[in-house]
Amino acid sequence: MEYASCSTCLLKSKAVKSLGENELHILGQGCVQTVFKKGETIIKQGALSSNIIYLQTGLVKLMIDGSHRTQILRMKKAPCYLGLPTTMGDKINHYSAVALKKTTACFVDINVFKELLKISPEFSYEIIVELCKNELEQFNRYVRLVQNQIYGRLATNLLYFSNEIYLSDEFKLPLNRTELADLVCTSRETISRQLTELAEEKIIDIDGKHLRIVNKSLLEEISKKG
DNA sequence: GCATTAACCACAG
DNA sequence: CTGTGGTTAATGC
Repeated sequence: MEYASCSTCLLKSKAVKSLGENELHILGQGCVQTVFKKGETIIKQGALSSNIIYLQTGLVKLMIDGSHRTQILRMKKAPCYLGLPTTMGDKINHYSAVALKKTTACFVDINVFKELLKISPEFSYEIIVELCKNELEQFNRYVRLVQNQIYGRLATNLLYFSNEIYLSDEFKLPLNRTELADLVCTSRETISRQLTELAEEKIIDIDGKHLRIVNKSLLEEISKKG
């Protein structure tokens, strides 16, 4: 096994950038980079959690297998940390993370991570900022999920893909219809119907997974109204 | 009542 | 895996 050389790594997080040579050396002792193919599981719900993961490149879905169905908690796009809540919060992972395309991840031993939190305030600060931003996003997503109708929720998520993940009005959906349903909290059939409806209204162009947003302002309107 | 929303089932490409 | 049609239940005028 090769130890990572963190000081020369070009894909450092903002938190890691604040570390000195000495601390980077500590990190390097407990840090391994791994590549995941599309569909591979990076974190498994129910398994023992012993690593903090930094997503360097790629795209991931976080999901929980509930008693009745699967729920996609959110998408996560690199660069970002993965599994902070599930690794620090309990011995066992509460959710799974699955790569939606080729993804590079850096696994950091939990004890090394804790050590860095202790010795570097700047590092800790950046971690807290990321955690807080995530919590706010999740709170807002939760409210939308409960208070908006499906049409609006779907619109919101399509806009999220466009604005936050692909930075383009045209992209290939990373999820199939069932997964979209798990993300939006509805049934596969409803997703199908509403996508064709959005296409009929000339708000989007859809061909399989290829999606182009034609009328963005209207889509934003639908997203806002719920 | 009547309309709307959305889930579940079935079936066909 | 996806789209569509029929049916049904809940909810709101």
